[in-house]
Amino acid sequence: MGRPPDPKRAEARRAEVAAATWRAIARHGIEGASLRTIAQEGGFSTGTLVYYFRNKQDILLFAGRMVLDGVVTRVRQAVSPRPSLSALEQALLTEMPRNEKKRLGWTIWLAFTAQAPSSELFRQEHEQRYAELRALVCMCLEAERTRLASDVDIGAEAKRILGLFDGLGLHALLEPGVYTGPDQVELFQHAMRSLARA
Amino acid sequence: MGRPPDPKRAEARRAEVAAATWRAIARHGIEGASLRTIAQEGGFSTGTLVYYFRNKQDILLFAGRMVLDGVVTRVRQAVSPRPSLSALEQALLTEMPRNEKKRLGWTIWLAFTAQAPSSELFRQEHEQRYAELRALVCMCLEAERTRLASDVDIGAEAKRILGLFDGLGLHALLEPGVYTGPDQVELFQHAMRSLARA
DNA sequence: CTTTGAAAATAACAACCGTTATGATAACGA
DNA sequence: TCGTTATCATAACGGTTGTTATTTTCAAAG
Repeated sequence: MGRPPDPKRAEARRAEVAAATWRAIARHGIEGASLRTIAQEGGFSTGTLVYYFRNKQDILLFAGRMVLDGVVTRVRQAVSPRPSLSALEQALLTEMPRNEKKRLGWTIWLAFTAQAPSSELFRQEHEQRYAELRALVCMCLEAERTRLASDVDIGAEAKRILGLFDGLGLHALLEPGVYTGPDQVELFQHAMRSLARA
Repeated sequence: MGRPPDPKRAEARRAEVAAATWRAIARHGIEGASLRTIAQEGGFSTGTLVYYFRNKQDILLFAGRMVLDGVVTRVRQAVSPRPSLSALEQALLTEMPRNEKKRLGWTIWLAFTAQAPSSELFRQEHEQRYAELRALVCMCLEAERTRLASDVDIGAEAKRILGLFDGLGLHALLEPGVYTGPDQVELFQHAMRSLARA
């Protein structure tokens, strides 16, 4: 008889909680992101949090998963229909921290990445998402194998590309004055092309 | 008349505290590194901690500073007497997480790096140390300018090298199975040489 | 040996943590 | 309208946190 559950609304509410978690982490750091600060950031009470999540770790895991999930999904959609190095370059450049929205994403990414060494759950999450990313990069390299040197190691090249991507993104996040938006584009494009020629 | 202070011993004690802090962070993550767990890890009481440091943040800042300080110092000593790309390559390879000691260092580095976006103190610390690192890399590139293409942008090349270094090191830390020790050497050396040729 | 102050341990503090329990509200079916 | 139940706010719980105060230990100077 009573009021029926609304799965649609529940999912949207969980996303709101995740967004509030991101803002709380960005403002206070991950160790300052308590249930109370998250709730305050989202404008709801701690009761709402524990109603949609079993405990705090579930909240963090969900919020962290959404970030990397978004990156992988967007890159896949940009690259999957017609894999190419230029499409990959464009997709990764779009993900770099060149505006406030992406900077927030990288801040969250960094906070969760730092949890990986001491949390098996976060480590596995990282491992899975980056396996997907590497596969996407490899797909783009395979598609242009004819344009590459014959002895190129595609797996290794993919690791170098993602290493440079994360490294430059990290430095750009922490020193936006030294790594301006145009700088990031130039740095990454130049490296991608010198790799492709190798 | 009483017992005189011993600055030497005080400095050594602070280093012990820093080492205990590293182990506590490696074991419990940075949010699990409380004054009590740090003290337990080092075998002393919280009283010792607050005797040598004003508060917890000072402990973390000191412990974090020592890690990056060590890296910069070692790279400088390896590269400064006779700057070259091969010396730089060797120095950076030595710092990669290819053994447990270096893996611990990278874990601490990651924990502190993740604090930078929400802590101005840690952000400044990062900025200063990486400015020094970039200067060292630039020095090595300058020393071999004749062997490089004439239109090469040394500042940009330094940023790419350090980006690749941190990115590969980070991934190797989190996925040691995918990035084995020999893999790291091959990945980094290959990239260094393709950059030099550019 | 006594005295003195550095070094360190212990104890106490309020504030905050994650979790759980409890109450209030409101939307829906009957 | 009434009863039921999803949703959410509030309050309380034991435990832990960083900090401060107090006490103990102990090496060396007098």
